[in-house]
Amino acid sequence: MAGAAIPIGELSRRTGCNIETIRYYERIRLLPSPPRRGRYRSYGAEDVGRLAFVRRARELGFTLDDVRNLLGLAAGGQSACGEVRALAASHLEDVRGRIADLKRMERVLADSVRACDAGQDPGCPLIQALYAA
Amino acid sequence: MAGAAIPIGELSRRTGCNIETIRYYERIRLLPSPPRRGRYRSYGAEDVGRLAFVRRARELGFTLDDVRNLLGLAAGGQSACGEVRALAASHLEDVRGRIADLKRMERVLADSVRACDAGQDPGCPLIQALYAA
DNA sequence: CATGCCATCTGTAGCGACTACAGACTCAAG
DNA sequence: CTTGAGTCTGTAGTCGCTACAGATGGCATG
Repeated sequence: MAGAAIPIGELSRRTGCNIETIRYYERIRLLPSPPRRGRYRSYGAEDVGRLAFVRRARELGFTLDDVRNLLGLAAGGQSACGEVRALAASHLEDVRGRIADLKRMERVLADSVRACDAGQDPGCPLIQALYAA
Repeated sequence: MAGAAIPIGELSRRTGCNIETIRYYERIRLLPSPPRRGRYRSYGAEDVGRLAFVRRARELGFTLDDVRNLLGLAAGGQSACGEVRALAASHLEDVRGRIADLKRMERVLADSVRACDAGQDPGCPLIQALYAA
């Protein structure tokens, strides 16, 4: 019932997480230091689960600090749901803000490119847009 | 007709660009080193224009490398419009990609928060979502 | 003339989240 | 015995700033 003694390369393959990144996570204590077989790190099944969790949280745009909290809350059990919700809600706000920012950029860029294709203006429309806000 | 001998603090105020950032831009040779009055940098009107240009390009999400190119192209004249267009179009692609990424995140996060508010699930829906992709 | 204050100067180090080496070592297969 | 793959540590680089520390300059007030 002990872990399957997974080496780091295998963990990397199973989670899609770069080997260097795994070691980086260990260094900053986001992940626990696994036991060693000789000088090699030896992981178990729950390490695969935990790292996959981290990866997914990262894909949702949580910072590593958020992830650290989420890991703690996930370990804590169902009582933590409220805190998790708060974390997610605040992060959702953040994501929406960034979407709004990017959409503003998109609009200006698309307008400029379109103006450029129309080719009416004397100068380059994008350069113009940048010179006069 | 020479420049108005604008000190860096004034340039900062006029462009909304941090003083440290201005010096940083100079250090990485994004902006030219201005002449000195004694040991103080002394800017002219066209420096205000150039820095404002840089700021706007940054607000549109161009990298500093892109900005460097844009500055060159802007100085080059109308012949560069095609290249500017290409730069902008490729950057627009990038921005759209990032919007798509963020929208994926937004959807998952919003779903989780909603599931949390519904409060039907046994465990925390977000934690669940992170454990099983 | 002394004092204080503001602006400016240089140089360096920190952020977040990796990524990319260099150079050493271990181990199993052929 | 050699070869190749995997792993190890440690350090430095990326991007775009931002935040100091500590020195210096010039001006106004007492």
